[in-house]
Formats: sequence, C-alpha cells, structure tokens
Amino acid sequence: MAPRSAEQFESMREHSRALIVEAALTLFARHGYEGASIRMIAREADVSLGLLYNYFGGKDELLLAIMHRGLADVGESFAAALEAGNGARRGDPIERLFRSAMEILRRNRRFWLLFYSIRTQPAVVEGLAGEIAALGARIDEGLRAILSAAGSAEPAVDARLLFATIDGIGQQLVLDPEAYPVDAVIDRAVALFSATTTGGTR
Amino acid sequence: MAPRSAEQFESMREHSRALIVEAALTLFARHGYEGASIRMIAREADVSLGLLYNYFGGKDELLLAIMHRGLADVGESFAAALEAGNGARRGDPIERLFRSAMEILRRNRRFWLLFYSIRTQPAVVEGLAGEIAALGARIDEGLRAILSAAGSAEPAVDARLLFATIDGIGQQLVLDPEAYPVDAVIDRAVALFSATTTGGTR
Amino acid sequence: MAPRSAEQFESMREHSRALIVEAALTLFARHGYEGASIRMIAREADVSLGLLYNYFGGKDELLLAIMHRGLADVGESFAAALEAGNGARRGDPIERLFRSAMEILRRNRRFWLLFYSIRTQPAVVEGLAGEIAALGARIDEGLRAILSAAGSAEPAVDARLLFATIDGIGQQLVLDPEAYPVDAVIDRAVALFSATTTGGTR
Amino acid sequence: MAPRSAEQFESMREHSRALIVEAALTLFARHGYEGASIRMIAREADVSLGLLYNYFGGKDELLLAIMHRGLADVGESFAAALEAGNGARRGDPIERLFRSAMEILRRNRRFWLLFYSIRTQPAVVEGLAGEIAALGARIDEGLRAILSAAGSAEPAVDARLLFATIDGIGQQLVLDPEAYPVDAVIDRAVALFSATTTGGTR
DNA sequence: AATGAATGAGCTTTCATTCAT
DNA sequence: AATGAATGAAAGCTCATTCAT
Repeated sequence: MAPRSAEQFESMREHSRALIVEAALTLFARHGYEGASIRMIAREADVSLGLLYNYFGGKDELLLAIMHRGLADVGESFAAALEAGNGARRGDPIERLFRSAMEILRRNRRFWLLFYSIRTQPAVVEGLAGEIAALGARIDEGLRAILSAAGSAEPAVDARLLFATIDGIGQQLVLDPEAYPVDAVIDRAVALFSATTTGGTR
Repeated sequence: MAPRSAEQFESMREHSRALIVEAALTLFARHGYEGASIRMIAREADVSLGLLYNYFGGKDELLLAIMHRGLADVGESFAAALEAGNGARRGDPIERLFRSAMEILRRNRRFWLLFYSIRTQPAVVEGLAGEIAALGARIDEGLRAILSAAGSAEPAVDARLLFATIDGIGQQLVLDPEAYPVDAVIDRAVALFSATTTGGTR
Repeated sequence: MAPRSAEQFESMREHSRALIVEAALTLFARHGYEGASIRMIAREADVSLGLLYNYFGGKDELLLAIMHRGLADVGESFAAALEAGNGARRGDPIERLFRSAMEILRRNRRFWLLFYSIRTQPAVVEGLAGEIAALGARIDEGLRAILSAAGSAEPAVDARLLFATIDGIGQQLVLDPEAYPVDAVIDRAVALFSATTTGGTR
Repeated sequence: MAPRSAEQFESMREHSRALIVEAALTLFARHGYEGASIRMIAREADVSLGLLYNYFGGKDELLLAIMHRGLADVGESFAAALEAGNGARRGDPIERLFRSAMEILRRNRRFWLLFYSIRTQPAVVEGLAGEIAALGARIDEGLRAILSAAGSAEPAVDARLLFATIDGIGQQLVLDPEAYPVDAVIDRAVALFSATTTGGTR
C-alpha cells in the first residue's frame, strides 16, 4: 500500500495540533499555566501524552504558541479598529475603540483569563516580554493618535488613562461575563472621554 | 536555660509566623501561587520545613492567611478613605478615593501582584470567593454613595466604571511601579469623573 | 511506472537494511546501546521509523544483527590470520597475529566501542553470550596452538596472557586512535612474547 | 521535645547516603549507567525516590560521586603500591605492581564493571574526562619510573604495554572473577616483563 | 517498500507533607 | 518551639513500538 500523501499527513497534523491548542487554552485559562498539567491537557484534548510532544517541544512552547497567536489576534483586531476609525465611517472613534476592545475580549475570553493570570510573573512571561511590550507600545501610539485627533490637551496621559480604563473594564467583563453590565459601563465611559475632548479637528 | 515566660513564647510565635507570611508573600508574588514551593518559602523565611507546618496547615492555609490579611487591609483602608470623605475634611471625595486607592496599592505591591495572578483561577481562590465578593459589594456600595452625593445621574453604573478605572490604573501601576505616571493619570481621571457630576450636595 | 523486478526489490531491501545497520552502529558506538534511541537511528539512516521496524523486530534485534555480523567478522579475520600462519608464509606467527588483531580493531572501531561498552551487561548481551563464549573459545584454542608451536612451556596460560594483552592494547587503541602509539607497543609486545618462546618447531 | 542534634542528623545522612551509593554502584555495574533507573536504585537502597534527591542533585551527580570516589581510590592504591616499591621492601617492583593492581580490581569489581562500560561514551563520562586523563597520566608516569629503574631501554613504550597488559588482564578478571586464572597469568606476565629488563640499578 | 502519526509505559525530577526527636 | 530526614504522588518528558494508509 502506498504511504499516506503529504496532504493527508498535513491535515492530520493540523487537526491534532488544533485539538491540543484548544484544550491547553481551556485548562491554562481555568487553572493557570502552572496549575494545568500536561496530562490534564492531553486528556482534555483526547490525545496521548506522547503526541503532545510531537507537536510542542514542551509546556513552555505550548504556552508560547497560544500566547503568540492571541497577541497577534489582539494586534490585528486593534489595528482594524483604528483603521476603521480613520475611514469615512461615521461615529465616535473612541466609542468604536471601546466596542471593538470588548469584542476582542468576548471573542477570546480564555486567552484573557490566561493572560491576566500570567502577566505578573516574569518567569512565565519570559519569552513573551518583548512581544507584549511591543504590542503595548503600538496600542499606546494608536490611542494617542485618536485622542490627539479628538482634541485632547494631553494625549499621552489620556492614552494611559484610556488604556487603563479599557483594561479595567475588560478584566471585570472577563471575570464575570454573565452579570457584568458592560454595555452600560461602556456607554458611560464613552460619554466621559468624549465630553473632555473638544470633538476633534472638525 | 531559664524557662521562658508565656509572653516570650507568644512573641517568638508571632515573630516566626510573621517571617513566614512575609516570605510567602514575596515568593507568591514573584512566582505565583503554584510556582512558589513550600521549600522555597521556608528557606526564604530562614525557617525549617517543619516549623512552617506548625503554623500553617498547608500551602493553601498559608495563601488564605495572606489573602485574608490583605483583603482586610483593603477593606479597612477603603472604609477609612470613605469616612474621611464624609467628615469635615475638605477636597473632592473622588480624588481622595483615587489617591487612597493608589496608596493601598503602593503599600502592598506584592499582595496585588499575587491577587491579580490568582483571581481568575477558581480552584485557587475557592475558599476566598465569598470574602472577595463581600469586599467587592462593600466597595461598590461605598462608591455608589460617593457618586450619589457627587450628583451622579446613574450612580450604579458610574460606580462600576469608577471601580474598573481604579482597577485598571492599579494594575498598570503594580506592573511597572517605576515608570508608570500614576499621578498624572490620576489627575486626569479625577478631572473626568468630577466634570460629569454636578458637584453634589455642596 | 514499470513494475520492478524481484532483483530490484531485493537490492532496495539490501540498501535500506545496510543504511540502518550503518546508522545504528554509529550511534550505538557513540552513545551506547541504551543511550541511542531508535528515533535517532532512523533519522541518521534517513529512513522512516516504520521502515526500520520492517527490517528489524526491535531495538534488540538490531543490536543482535550488528553484533552477529561483527563477531562473525572477528572470527573470520582471526581464522584467516591463523591459516596464513600455518601456511608457507614467512615471519613470526605471533607478530602476524598482533598485526591482524590491530587491523581488525582499526577496521571496525565502532563495533569495538560498542562491544566494550556492553560486554559487562548481562541483560544487554543476553542473546549473545553463547556466541561470544564460542568465539572466545575458538580464539583461545587458536592461540594455544600457535604458542605450542612456538615452544611455549605453558601454552594455556600464555594464551590467556596473550589474549589479555591484545585486548588491552586494542582497547587503548580504540579509545584514542589518533594518539595511541600502537605500532611501537606492538613491536615491544612481539619482542616480549617471542623472547620467551624457544622459537618453535623450526 | 528538643530537635535532633547536629550529630544525629549527620549520622542519619551518612547512613542514607551510603545506602544509596552502594545500591547505585551495584545497579550501575549490572545494567550500565543508562540501563539502571533511579527507581531501581531507590528500591535497591530501600529508600524513597525523593530521598535520593535530597542527597544527589540527579542521576549524573550520583554517577559522579561514585566515579570520583572510585578514581580516588585507584589513585591512592596505585601511589601506595609505588611507594612500597621505592622503600626497602624486597621483591620485584613490577610484580608488586601487578599484584596490587589485581587487588584493586578485586576489591571493587562493581566500580570496574561500571568504568569499563562507560569509558567509551563521551556524553556519560563528560564531567570526568579531565580526572580520568590526569589519573592516567599519573599512572603512566609511575610506570615509566619503575621501568626505567628496572633497566628498560624504552620505558615510555614499555609503560604503555605494561598498562595495556594490566588493563587487559583486569578486564578478563572482572568479567569472570570465578574462573579466570589470574594468578597464573600474572606470574607469566611478571616473568615476561622481568626477563626483558636487566634487573635495574642494583 | 515505505511513511510518520499515534500510543502509553516508564523515565528523571519536584513537590507538599509527615514525623521522630 | 523547632529541626530536617523521609515519603510517595504526580509533574514534565522520552522511548520503543504499532498501525492505517
């Protein structure tokens, strides 16, 4: 019999990899990086222990893969939100920003649960520090641009505050997605931030 | 050796206990709850493994003791901040709130680092959930009172937003206490929140 | 594709088998039997894991095949050396023996490295013990014959000593083929052994 | 109750350490370094898995400790043999050397079984290479001195041969201590080596 | 003839915890 | 009050081996 084709193998690999990443994301989110064991993950993915190591060099690589993907997603989503704001689309760019931030959080709650639980731990975040810092800088820059355009007197400080506010709301949302009144809070936040800017260049 | 008095024993106990809690706080903050081992803690406290277990029934009890103390401290500090606001002291109560919140964070950075890293993990936080929820409710209530007094149209929503903002700023501060421009950000936050309230009862 | 002939298949088989044996010999020699993994061997042979198991029932069979071949080679080479000595060829048979022994060692250094590393381990050598003993007996016999012919008073003991000497020199040579002064040592050994025999039948 | 005294702890430690080293030596000798598992060793020592790691940082450290002790023993024994030869003691120094070498081998058969099985494997011997080389050099030097004194024309080469002969006999002895006729072989070897030296300075 | 994904037992190691003194 | 030797379960990881194609 002929061996499986390269495409067959590729699709098997893709499938198993996805299973594992999915399981890891769930368990890392629930128990934290250290609290979730490789065994638990393999079982959750319904895959053997050994197979996991066919795809990831170790627990750290698994985390890295997940975080890498998650951070990239955040970066892209944020860039898209900014771009939309610069276009002809109507509506307050600050509001759009808040909304899309919440969208990102909601879409990948597990990633954020994980991210929030590891970002204080240097050893865990080690290989990611640069990437995270770069993403933070890019976001800060974007926020400053929006706030400048909106007529902020101190865009650098306002950007920090805006970011902290989003971060804070996001964390509450992620901790209790059922009960937290995001929409009302966001409305209020938008009102606050818009009130103190002149309304921008127009 | 002369027999020690009951007071001497008591003070030795207190001393050792404090040493252990201190060490645990440092290491839990640095490596997370799962990442810090009992051995590391005993060594850091310069105390034997056995002694640690004389004082604390296990790793979880140690965490509980730390968290309990920390949460109590937060509760008290917050109550004090509110009380001061209600008193004859002049100045914006919202500002006073922000300032004292930052004070709390700064005073016990390690506690917050730890708290932020575990609050997403049900298993770790298990025995604390009620306490945390109660504290949250108390704070929410206090915030609503302040905001009502300050003339907020929707104190419940504003309280949520205010809390999220404090939480968000706090987290940034705790992650990078050296470089984060707290004071400027707080000034701005105070301005924002004060601007949208009529000024309250005065 | 044209169907391959039986000979073509046969030659492919031979080729793959040889590739695998070659790789295994290299890695067993370098890392020892337990230290070399089947995966490493398959990769070194540039062959799939599955194919390796098509040719060899397991790691132990692979070792057996290698050792079997190696021991057979030793047996043949030794027999040839003896035969030459019995023939009309001139020169000291003891010298010829030493020289051809070194020749064997040099020709298959990897085999000897492996052999020396496993011969103390009953479990590894299990299936080979008989074969090794038989070869040893054959060699001992041959040595006794030579030494008898050379006029040794105690050929049995001399054979043991001669064998140990060859073994000892061989091991040094194999451990450091670059720097070890085999030739000089052999010259000296030949002189020693020849001096204490009367010169034999002639 | 008072805690155990420092001496009590020390003696407990000494006891357990010895148990572990003893078991490791036995199993490393029997199955080789890679072939003996830490679990097997702990069981053989009748000690828990964890305790082993209280005393040795890992499998490699355990090997190192054993080899270190063994090599030191060889060095000392050899030095003693040489010293005795330089003193007033009568008898052939070469003979004394052979005898004491066999004594060393017999006294610690397990060490030699282990040593012979790992000396061809660079990765295993890694941390020991320098120590082994130094010991080898010291022995070579000692042998050259003896052979010079005994009137050898080429002490450097004779030393190599003598060493290889001892090594070879030793290996046979260690492989089959019951049946190998060491004494007879040694007698013969002494005769050979003594015959070709003039008898030395005296 | 040949592939490599998949398995699970077993490996080395770490950890929270106990206990005799 | 205090010590640290001792335990064994469970962690991360590797390995020989199987099997569908």
